[in-house]
Amino acid sequence: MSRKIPCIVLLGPTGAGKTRAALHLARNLPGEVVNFDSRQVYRDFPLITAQPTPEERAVCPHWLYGFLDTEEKLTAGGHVRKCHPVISAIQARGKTPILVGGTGLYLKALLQGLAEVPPVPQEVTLRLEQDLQRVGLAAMHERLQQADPELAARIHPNDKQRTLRGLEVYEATGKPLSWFHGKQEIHSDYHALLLGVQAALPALEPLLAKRIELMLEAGALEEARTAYARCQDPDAPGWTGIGCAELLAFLQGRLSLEEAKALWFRNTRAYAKRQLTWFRKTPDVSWFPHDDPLLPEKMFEQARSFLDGL
RNA sequence: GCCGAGGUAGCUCAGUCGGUAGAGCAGGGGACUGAAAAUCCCCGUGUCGGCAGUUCAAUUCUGUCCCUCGGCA
Repeated sequence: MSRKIPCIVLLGPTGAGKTRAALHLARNLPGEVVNFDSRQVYRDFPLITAQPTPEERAVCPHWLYGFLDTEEKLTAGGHVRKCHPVISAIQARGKTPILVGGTGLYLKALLQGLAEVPPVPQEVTLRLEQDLQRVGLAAMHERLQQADPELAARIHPNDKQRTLRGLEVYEATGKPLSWFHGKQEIHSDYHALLLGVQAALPALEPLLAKRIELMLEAGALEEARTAYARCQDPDAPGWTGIGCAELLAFLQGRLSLEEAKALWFRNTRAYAKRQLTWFRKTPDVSWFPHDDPLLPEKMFEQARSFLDGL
């Protein structure tokens, strides 16, 4: 019907069991797994970010896991650019790409594309950060109102991140970010079947708490120590992940282990909640209850008929 | 036992020169186009420790009791 690449997407909140289902699909379709999680890309935190284990990775090729240094930053656009060749290559090998992850923006960017905004030079970003320190966020938002009224109307004056993003695009290109958004054509290189692992927050809680204990037993603290030996900057992108930040605070004596664990749990839980909010409005997802023991088989069945029907 | 400081939202605390109270965090809901495990928005009735007294009116002043934390014994 089209030249779009067929692929299976596995989405859902953290800790709901996406990996298990992904491996079943990979074995039987057969397929290869591609990550769309913004944190599982960090090399120094395989355990804390819950990347697939070496045993799990042995089942089939896994892509875009654990390749980034702690100091490095990945962006939605950067991730999409890395994904395209990986997915094409999987198709060329006659396998089915299985996209697995929890970062809603990355998935959206992958499936719908992003506006084609030229890269912003770092000095522009740095200068705006300095301006912010000098004049305050309210003044920066007013500046955005001049530069890009349409965008400013959509961005809350307290939203530092989006206000600065709007300004940096304007400063770097001379055009409003909303202009780039407006001229973007929504198109997709992929024909995707979206399979969601569904889990309500109360059901997820005990699983998330348990997972933290398991991570610590498996050596999460040692992982953090080793990472700390390589990178001491607590503001480095890799350290800002949930679990990483709390363990770092413990290693630096800012929190007791009990406090760190409690905070780690709360942050994980809040994150899962945000994921649920995001994925809830994602269209065309087939949802499967996370506690169904036959979840992998049922997902496989649906994936099979999706692929056969093309 | 004595002296001091406290007992206010699930937690940490602010406040009311007497007119029944509000922040942060937690929690709930939501947004989301290159930092997204990020960033941000909306949602606050709680015997203001108990009892008594003064007062038109007490969470606020007074007395007393209970509890917590320091210090001295």
